[in-house]
Amino acid sequence: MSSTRLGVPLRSPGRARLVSATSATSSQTAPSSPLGSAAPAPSRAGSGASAPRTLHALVRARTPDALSAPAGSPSKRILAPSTRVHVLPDKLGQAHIDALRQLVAHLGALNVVRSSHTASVAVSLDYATVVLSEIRAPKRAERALGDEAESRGVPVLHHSWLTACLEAGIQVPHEAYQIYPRLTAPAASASASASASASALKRAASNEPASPRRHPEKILRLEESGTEEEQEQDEAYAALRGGYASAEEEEGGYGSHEEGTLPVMVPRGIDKGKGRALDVDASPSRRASASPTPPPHVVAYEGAVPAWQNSANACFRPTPIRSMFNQPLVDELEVIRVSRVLFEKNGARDQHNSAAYGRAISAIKAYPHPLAKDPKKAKEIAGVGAKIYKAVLQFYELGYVAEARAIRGDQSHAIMKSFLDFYGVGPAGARKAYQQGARSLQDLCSLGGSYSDRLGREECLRILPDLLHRIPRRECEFIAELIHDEFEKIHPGMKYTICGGYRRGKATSGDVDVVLAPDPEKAPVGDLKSLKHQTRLLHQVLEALKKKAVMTHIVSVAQPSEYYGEAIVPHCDIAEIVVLPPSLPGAGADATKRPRYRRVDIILTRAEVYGATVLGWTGSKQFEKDIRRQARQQGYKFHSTGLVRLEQPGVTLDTPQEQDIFELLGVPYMPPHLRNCDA
DNA sequence: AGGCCGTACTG
DNA sequence: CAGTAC
DNA sequence: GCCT
Repeated sequence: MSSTRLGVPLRSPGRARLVSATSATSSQTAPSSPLGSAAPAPSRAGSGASAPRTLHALVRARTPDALSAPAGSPSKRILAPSTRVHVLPDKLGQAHIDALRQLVAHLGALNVVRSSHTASVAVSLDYATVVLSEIRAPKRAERALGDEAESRGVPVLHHSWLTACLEAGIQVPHEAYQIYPRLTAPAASASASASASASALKRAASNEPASPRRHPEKILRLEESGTEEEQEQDEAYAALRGGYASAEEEEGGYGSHEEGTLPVMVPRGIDKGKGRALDVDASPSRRASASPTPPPHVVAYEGAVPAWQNSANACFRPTPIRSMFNQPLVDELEVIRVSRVLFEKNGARDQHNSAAYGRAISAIKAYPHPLAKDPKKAKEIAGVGAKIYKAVLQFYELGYVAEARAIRGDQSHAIMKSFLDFYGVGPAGARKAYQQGARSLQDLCSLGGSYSDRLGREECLRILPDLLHRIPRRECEFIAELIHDEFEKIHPGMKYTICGGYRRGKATSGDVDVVLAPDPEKAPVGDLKSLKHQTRLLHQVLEALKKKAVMTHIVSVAQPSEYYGEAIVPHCDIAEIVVLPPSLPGAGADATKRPRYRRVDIILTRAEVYGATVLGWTGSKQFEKDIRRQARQQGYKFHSTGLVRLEQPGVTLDTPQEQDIFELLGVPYMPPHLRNCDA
């Protein structure tokens, strides 16, 4: 079973706390280290805004290498917050060491320092991502590091790497500064990296993935989608429904051409025939009878597609599942974004840093030309500023972004990232668990992470690995029908739409989002009399699902407020549950394969706001953020239970269809398949 | 210089 | 209130 | 980090 992947062999947790990391930022609070316990911040020389200048003076005065800081000294971070630097004291005076450490902090990285005399260098190396030294001879560096150095794979760089980063305004590759391990290619001096990166460059230009096949990110992760297993299961559901071709690769892009109206490939599998071409929602259900093998879910979209525009708002730009032109770059920047998420602290300005990457990534993803042809064009894209522009240039120059490459080589990052995939674990939880020594799901559950408090460790280990598996479209449909059927039994005349990634056309989904409401067309009389009725209906359905052993867990049932001031506003009832779908009749003999636990969100809403709810639950995240920003700008507040004018917050506008909201907000209708604005 | 989606639950 | 989810 |  795939969960074994989680049992990654890792060193025994434990000695972590020997090391303390300190960090001082150019101003304000010294963030506590994500790894190791926070040490008291060192006395900051020159507090407040004058810090950088003081630093430069300091460094210039005490460093042999001249520090020719460009006129505009960088106020933003240059090294990733995930960069952890250990300065080798050998041959460096204390003053010089201090200056280097200050520079490290100024650039936004962490210093790793030994907390006691007894701690060995090797312990520090465990936490450092780079070691800096004045030493230039590999042999000497090796001696200084000790035996374990090699196994750790932490490179020793000459400290001029730091100033090089400062000058470039972006993290630069290690190669030209690397002393140990000695690079096989004659790359010891500045001009070297060019030849080494030739092949990488070719990759970038040809839009191939920039990351080496076996980067550590994969250690704890399951495949993105379309594992053989899942494809197979997809087939099983297809068989159940009367024979489908196998799911396409995730896709949905522009055809090959310029902006304008684009013949877009979009998923189908959802068009039940009642309603207009644009109305792609609704029940996939009764289609199994359409006998001659129905086509795969990707078909030509017939409606008009908004033209690309250089907007800072993702909701104005058509964004397919994968960029046809710049996906490798998108993937590269996403690595950086995730690392920023992992290191963001609430309250600090960090949280907006990852968001900025998210917007830039989204903008690049939607950009309808290959940047490889002309990287300079990137600076004209709204959402791409000075810093990310530099990263783009670096990507096409070298074939990778130095910071992203460094992050990929960082085990701790890979592990913490994998923790984020578990329900209830966010950045803080992932950091904390890692810091406490957790390296696997088992560790995480033992420490009380994810929902192990509620479920208990064993139960967690039984359920959570299943939830990592993505859900094929057929099974999404199967589960949604199951749920819809229960609603019909209690309250006939309900319509539903499977939202989330499914509706955006993805081949597989992380969970199933089912939005339901009474359908006025089917059963005008069957409308829910009051909000109380609505809530009761949901609970009745949950009860029924539990009785049938389809639902195994209730993660939470939201009880949204009914009042806004004095006004009663419509609300959604939301149930987050875990289901274990019955094994498929169609999959018959193949009963060896047990079904998997699946996360399902049931959203019960009302016909008057059905459009808002469906829009709100279709995503992507970036699309949601940006359509809300747009709403604000237009004097509205939008959320999934409705659209209201800021002046009359008590009055929810009728938005039975998604189109209603687009119109009111002045946004061209974007078909769901072009709302894939996240990397 | 100020803002960055909006709401709800858990501990 | 911090953290997390959707 | 980027936009207004």
